[in-house]
Amino acid sequence: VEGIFRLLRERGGRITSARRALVTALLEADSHVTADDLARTVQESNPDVHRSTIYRTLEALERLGVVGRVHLGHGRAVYHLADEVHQHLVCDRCGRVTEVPDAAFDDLTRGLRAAYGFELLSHHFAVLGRCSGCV
Amino acid sequence: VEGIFRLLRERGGRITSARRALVTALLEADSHVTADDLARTVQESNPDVHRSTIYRTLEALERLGVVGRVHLGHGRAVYHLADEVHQHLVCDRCGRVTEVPDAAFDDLTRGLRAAYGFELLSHHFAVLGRCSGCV
DNA sequence: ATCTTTGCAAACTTTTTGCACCAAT
DNA sequence: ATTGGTGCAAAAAGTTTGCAAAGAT
Repeated sequence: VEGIFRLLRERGGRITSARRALVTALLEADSHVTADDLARTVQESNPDVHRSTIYRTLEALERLGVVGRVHLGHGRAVYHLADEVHQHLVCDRCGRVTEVPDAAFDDLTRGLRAAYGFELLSHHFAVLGRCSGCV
Repeated sequence: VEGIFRLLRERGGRITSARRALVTALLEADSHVTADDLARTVQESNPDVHRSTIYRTLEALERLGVVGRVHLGHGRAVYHLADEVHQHLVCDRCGRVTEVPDAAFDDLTRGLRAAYGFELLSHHFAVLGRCSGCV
């Protein structure tokens, strides 16, 4: 929380009310929120904050490694705090999103490293399939 | 090849020169091509084929299960024939795309099925990381 | 005082859609 | 004769950018 602001300041960034509101919104959000979700939340307290500011701030936070950007489908990107390490299983049929701890991917990580020298960083994209309710 | 056309006809679809050219382009393409790539290829032989026709035909082929749509990054979608079952490892740094046989994901598939009842269908999204050249 | 961030508007990229016409079956 | 496909133009959706003014340090 304050760590984020400290990080921003250290890099010559400034703490504005828009940024404060955005970080708060990110902390309050239950994972995967779209830029639009965030814009709406921020605008509840700071009505004048423009969508472009949301995008620019998210970009800045992404550069700091504080937030991650993920694609859960064929539409908008979603953002999440970078310390929430988990994967998203998205149901093809009903759209339900299941969060899975990163550990479920450990074997895959090891396998790709061994076979391809590929170091799996983060899954910026969702894993598609059918959830238990949709068979 | 002809199977695709048969499938299309069976479902009341029609075989047009635009569709013939698009299917040919898909067959000749080396995996992941964007709608734009396909449009350009098709237009070499059929200059009047409009982008919207490309999109609509790809959508029709996707519904038939003949082509798949994948996101390899934060931009455009790419299309591929559905029988090419493989994953894409995309390098975070240099953008290099490594194709990996689906079998590399078998363990993951089994794990998600056991733990979450989630039936992994196809990975419509790329796996991000660092390739062997970028450490 | 300096340099970053903001709001606005406008551009941009990729994809979708309404419509009248054309064409495959 | 049907019904589905096409070109066109225009809209939609999501994101980015140039600029001058406002704000944080």
